[in-house]
Parts: sequence; C-alpha cells; structure tokens
Amino acid sequence: MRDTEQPHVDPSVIAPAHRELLAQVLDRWSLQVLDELCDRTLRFNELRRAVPGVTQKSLTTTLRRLERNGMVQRVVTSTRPVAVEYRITPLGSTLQDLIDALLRWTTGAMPAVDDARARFDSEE
Amino acid sequence: MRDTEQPHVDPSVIAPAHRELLAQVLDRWSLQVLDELCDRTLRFNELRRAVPGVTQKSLTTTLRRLERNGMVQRVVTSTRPVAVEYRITPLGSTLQDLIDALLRWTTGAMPAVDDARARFDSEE
DNA sequence: CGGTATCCTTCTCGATACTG
DNA sequence: CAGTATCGAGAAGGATACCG
Repeated sequence: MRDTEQPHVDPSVIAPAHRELLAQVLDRWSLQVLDELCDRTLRFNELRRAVPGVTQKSLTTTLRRLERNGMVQRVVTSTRPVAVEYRITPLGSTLQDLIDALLRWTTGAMPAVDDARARFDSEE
Repeated sequence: MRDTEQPHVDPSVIAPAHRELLAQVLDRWSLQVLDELCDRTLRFNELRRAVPGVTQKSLTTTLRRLERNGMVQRVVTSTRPVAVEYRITPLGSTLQDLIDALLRWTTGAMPAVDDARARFDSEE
C-alpha cells in the first residue's frame, strides 16, 4: 500500500504479482499435474490415479487454479453421467517448458547440492 | 533414500528430492535474496534493508537454507565487532539464471494470465 | 551487528462425509 | 464420476525479547 502507482518499478524488488503467479503455478501438485497433462488429456479420476498421494480436495484446488490462470482447460462433455477432461493450453505449454528446465537444473545441480549439504551438516 | 540408484526413474513422478530442492530454493524470500546477491556481496542487515518486508527470523532461515544447499556462501570476518557477508556461489549463479528465466516468463505470460483470470472470474 | 528463543496467529492440507 | 463442505492437526511465519 506504500508503493501503489509508482511511475517506475524498483528493479530490486520482484513484483508481488509475479511471485504470486509463480507460487500458484509451481507448487507441489501443479508440477505433477502439468507433467501428466503435457502430452495427453486426462479425466479427473485418471489424473488422480496418475498423481500418487494427491487428495481429491488438493487436486480440485490445483486444477481450478491452473484453469483460472489459463494453464489448463476444463472440458465438460454432456454424456452419461458426465465426463470432465483436462488438457494443457498453449500458455500452459510455455510453462511446461520452464518446468522441464527446472527439473533439468535439479538433476544437474543435485550432486553439488548433496555435497554442499554434507559439508554443512558435518561442520558444527 | 528409497530411490537412490534406481536403474530407470518413473517419468510420471517427479522425484521428491527434486521437488524439495525447488521448494527450498524458489520460495518467496529466496527469490528476492538471490536477486539481491546476484551481482554484489551484502551483509546481513544490508540484505535485510534491501529486501522489504522480510523479518530477521525469515531472513536467517532463508540464508541458512541457501547456504546449506550451496547457493550462497557465508563469510565471517574477524573484525570489530564482527561482520558477516553473504555472496552467491557459482552453483547459486546457475540457479540465478533459472530465476531470471522464470521472471522473464512471468513478464511475458502475465497479460495472457490476466485475460484468463478475467474470463474465469466473469463466468460463474 | 548478527543473530536465538519464544510465543502466537495464520494458513495449508489431509481426512472424512455427503451430493448431483 | 466429479466434485463440495466441514473439521482439525501441523507447519509457516510474524512480533517480541534477549544475547555474544
């Protein structure tokens, strides 16, 4: 409330809206869900089975947020009873590329991270 | 510790250790701290002033975790009284590149995200 | 200056039960 | 099948006070 409407943004501060978006889109279940949806369309319970450990509530929350942010599309078919399909959007695909980069980074960095952790934990 | 040395990783499940690392290193304050340290060395209270809103406790926690993961180095000079400097490591720099990519993505995606949100919020 | 320790509030998230 | 509603435990995180 102290910096609303500033003419030029302080480059040293990451925009709260950007942080919020990253948080909404890179959280625990979103990563897994997007990973599942990257190359196929899945229904709610298929997705639930594909993502081990996710509860119905968390999956619903995650999908609603991803849908609201334009990362996935929710398609309801008026069959019997009803089928709900989730698919990734073009915007979601650009995010998927980034997630891939993140996971590649963790893979490459993990040995060095493990070393750093071992050193940190052994000292003091 | 249960999936070390597995011959083939299940591609549908993101390794918990990788998710944990991303969570530890991409959280709210870590993003800001790494952003501050990317091109200069700062002392604790300088860093505290540079990152608006962070408490002493949160900053300490964040720095310890980044240090443990090998992203920043803590340098204690035995002057009077004592000075503690934090600087980014080479490993931390590789992460910084990724964070830059994330922030560039948010900048590019934000208009589409705002549209998607407006559409989602107007319907039902 | 650069932290720890403690309290306390908030928020997340899982478990469970119920619905169109 | 695809959710919503409600509850409670636990973790995250701020405020405050104190220490070497």
